[in-house]
Amino acid sequence: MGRQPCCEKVGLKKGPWTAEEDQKLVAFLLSHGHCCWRLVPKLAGLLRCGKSCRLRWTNYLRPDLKRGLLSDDEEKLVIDLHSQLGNRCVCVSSSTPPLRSPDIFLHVRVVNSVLVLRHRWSKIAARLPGRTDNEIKNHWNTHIRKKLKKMGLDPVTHQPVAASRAAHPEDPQQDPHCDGKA
DNA sequence: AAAGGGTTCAACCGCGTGAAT
DNA sequence: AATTCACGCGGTTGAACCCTT
Repeated sequence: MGRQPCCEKVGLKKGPWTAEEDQKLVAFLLSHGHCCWRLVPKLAGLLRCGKSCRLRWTNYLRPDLKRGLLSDDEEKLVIDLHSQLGNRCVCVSSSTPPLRSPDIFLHVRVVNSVLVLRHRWSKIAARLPGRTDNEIKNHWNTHIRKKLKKMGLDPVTHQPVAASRAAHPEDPQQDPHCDGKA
């Protein structure tokens, strides 16, 4: 018995939101709040799934959101928190002791005797008022990652590339469970 | 001006988690 | 204890935009 879809997909609209849809969603949420995302599209008169509504609201329509590029201070904070909160895929032998406090890594899986530690973009976003996890994740992937590489730092370990390679001779890019993207 | 490649970011998908039953 | 379900998260995708040739 598989997991059921989060919503009836038949007849639902996908893709970019229109101004009219935005308006409907904002009007509904500002006056009613959201008790259950599954019901929001139905009650707001939208042909979207609840998940899509939640994403649109949290990433784009929330009135407390800041728009535009991250400031230098925000960027520094993101880099700092990124180094503290771990990486999407720091591969550590399960026989080695945890490198950091275990409560930091909420998403830990063991795959082939290797601990796979997932990033917590939401935790980082929580420290940056008005910013969303999606926004920070995108900014990291498009700007900060390049910046760190240019500075000779490994965006995964935050160590100088040479030192990082010496410390982790097994190239994580070889590991199918690791972030193998260039 | 146009083609092609690169970049950005909004939106989607699949899965983990925890509450409810 | 097992199952079901909604929510939230992180990774990925793809269309639009930008830049270079």
